[in-house]
Amino acid sequence: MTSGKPDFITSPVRQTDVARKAGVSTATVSRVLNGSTLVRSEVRSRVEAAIAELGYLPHEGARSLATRRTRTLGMIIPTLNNAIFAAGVNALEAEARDQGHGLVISVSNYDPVQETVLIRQMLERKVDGLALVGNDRTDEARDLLRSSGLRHVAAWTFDQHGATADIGFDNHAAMEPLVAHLMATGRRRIALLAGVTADNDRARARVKGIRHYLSEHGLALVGSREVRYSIRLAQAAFPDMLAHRPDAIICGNDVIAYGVLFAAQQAGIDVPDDIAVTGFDDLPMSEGLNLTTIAVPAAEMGRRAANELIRAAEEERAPESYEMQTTLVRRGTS
Amino acid sequence: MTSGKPDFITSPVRQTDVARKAGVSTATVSRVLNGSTLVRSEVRSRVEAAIAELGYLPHEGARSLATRRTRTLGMIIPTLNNAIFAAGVNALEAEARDQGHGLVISVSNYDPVQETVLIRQMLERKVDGLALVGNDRTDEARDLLRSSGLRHVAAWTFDQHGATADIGFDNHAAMEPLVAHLMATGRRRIALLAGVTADNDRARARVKGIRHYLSEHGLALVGSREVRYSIRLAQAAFPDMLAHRPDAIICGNDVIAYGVLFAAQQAGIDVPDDIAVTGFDDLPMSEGLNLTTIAVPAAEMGRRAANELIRAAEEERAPESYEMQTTLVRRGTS
DNA sequence: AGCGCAATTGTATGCGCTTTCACGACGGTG
DNA sequence: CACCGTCGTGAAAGCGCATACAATTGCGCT
Repeated sequence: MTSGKPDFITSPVRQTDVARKAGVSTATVSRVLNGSTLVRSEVRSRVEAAIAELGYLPHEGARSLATRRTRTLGMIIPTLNNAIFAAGVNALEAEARDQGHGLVISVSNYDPVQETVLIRQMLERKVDGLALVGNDRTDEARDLLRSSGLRHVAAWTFDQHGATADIGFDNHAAMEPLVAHLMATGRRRIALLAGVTADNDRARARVKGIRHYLSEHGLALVGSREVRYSIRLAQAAFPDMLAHRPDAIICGNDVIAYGVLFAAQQAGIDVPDDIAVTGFDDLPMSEGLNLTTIAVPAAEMGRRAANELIRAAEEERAPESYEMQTTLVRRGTS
Repeated sequence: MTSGKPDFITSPVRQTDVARKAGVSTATVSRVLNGSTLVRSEVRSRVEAAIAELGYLPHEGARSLATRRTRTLGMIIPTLNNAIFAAGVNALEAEARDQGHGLVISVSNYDPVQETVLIRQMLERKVDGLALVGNDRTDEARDLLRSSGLRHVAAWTFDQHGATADIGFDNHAAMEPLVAHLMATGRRRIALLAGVTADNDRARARVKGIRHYLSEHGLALVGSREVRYSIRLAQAAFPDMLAHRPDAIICGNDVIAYGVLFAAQQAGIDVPDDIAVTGFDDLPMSEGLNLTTIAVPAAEMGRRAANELIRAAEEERAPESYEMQTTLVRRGTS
């Protein structure tokens, strides 16, 4: 490092250099690189030695131009600032990596128009498969996906009759055990503090599910509101909820529930004696806060999405749907 | 969709097709695509019409093979299951996207050997810049980075005299205000529940900082232990901490502090009357839990890392260091 | 000795794009 | 009116790799 020159030579060592050094053709180098069996082991080791000596690194871009496969998966998620999505991405990345694939990720901020732009970029990057969240999409996005033939799956959702390959769970049905549980514990004045439902089919399905199962018990929500995903905003919405005099507040997800919990504590309202509170996601914190919630198989979704996408690409078929289950986790807040 | 055939035709429309349709050469199409000014506006719109009609999407891989730029940044982080890293990635992705760059991300699970493998993959993918966390690395990784000349920055750390471009904060110095605060509030029996320090220069620097500033007050830790990043494990470690009869427990990060808080609550120990508890990161939850902690500029780090990397690539120079500040956030647990 | 075949290796082409260079048209100038 | 510079465009050469196909070799057999 005492040399004055910055050694910014972008690895000028190509397959040709390796070939020359090993006294073979580039075809043979390529064969060694790709584990072809038709290379004499003596030649193979000669090539491997040359590779090591030169510190040769194959150029993935050139490789994928030639093979028409990028060994890369794409994922577009609403946000990473939600632990449940982060967990999904974490698992998807791990699985993709295990299978020798990279992951390019983009965040849509819950905006379908933005998502459409990102889908286009994924198309240009020629990812081998794309994982999306939910099924609320612009027509343009749908067209893009259909006409390009890009293999893709929709996570966090499951629709028996949907057109896409869904890898997730039924958000509507997931609410049934929760409602049943609240009924069984004598709650009758149920209020809902939902997540934003615009452009969010999962949130909408949950709301619909809650109303549906409640009506089966001859009940309706005593109050309902939406808030953006944020502890603070949920906290601020608490007085509104209280105005309906509920004996239970169902929250669209755990983070919203945390906000409600903190607000209730500050307001001197006892949970669960005065009001029951429930969440959705079962984040790690929820155990500590003793929050009744619904556990979501985020890691499993991520793993399976990656796996299915890679498998489908290898077998040159369309990815298939896979349904997962959520489970009610009863804790102290209900 | 009534057609029996799956229309898996991977966009067979190339620049050549657009060129033919518009009655120009591929060179001109390329110029239009890249916003060259030397194209007559009449021709330009003809080309644009052809692009739209054919639904042409440029092949990013081929483009980067020709330009030797991938318009892609890489990031290798220890985990995504830590909200503070997720926030950093989120911001980095947003900034990269704003600048027209993609992001390929990999998770090392705090393993330097794994990280080395990932660095090699990033090298093969020829990312324009790479964001890493911290500076604990294998010699091989260091060699790889040096000899390849890949532009990279180390986030979450800052060392005046370090060899890498650091974009972060001084983990050692960050502890000074915290220790001072505990001193000012009369705490003398300080215990430490640190994160794992192996392969983690940030965690080590924090521990060292705590010991250093404590010794300036003529004190030493009454007890010290490490735990992996997990609420539950931190909870389980609480009795060990208690055995030292501390009047304050400094935790390596907020998540560990949450575990301590929950454990204290279960043990009937009052915070802060019996014991003060502090964290590190200032996650969104910490406000609700009223946790005294140290705020880390995760989003700013992400943004600046992306920005610096892209800027450096454009200007063909080495990325530069940038120091950020942490701030003590005094709340109810101390 | 001559033939056929399998095992290896090399040659050459192309993946889809950018970019250098050459070329033609055109307007202004001396 | 010849000349020159500028602008707009096309032809063609790669970027670094994989791979179809050709070529070579060695071997067993007849």
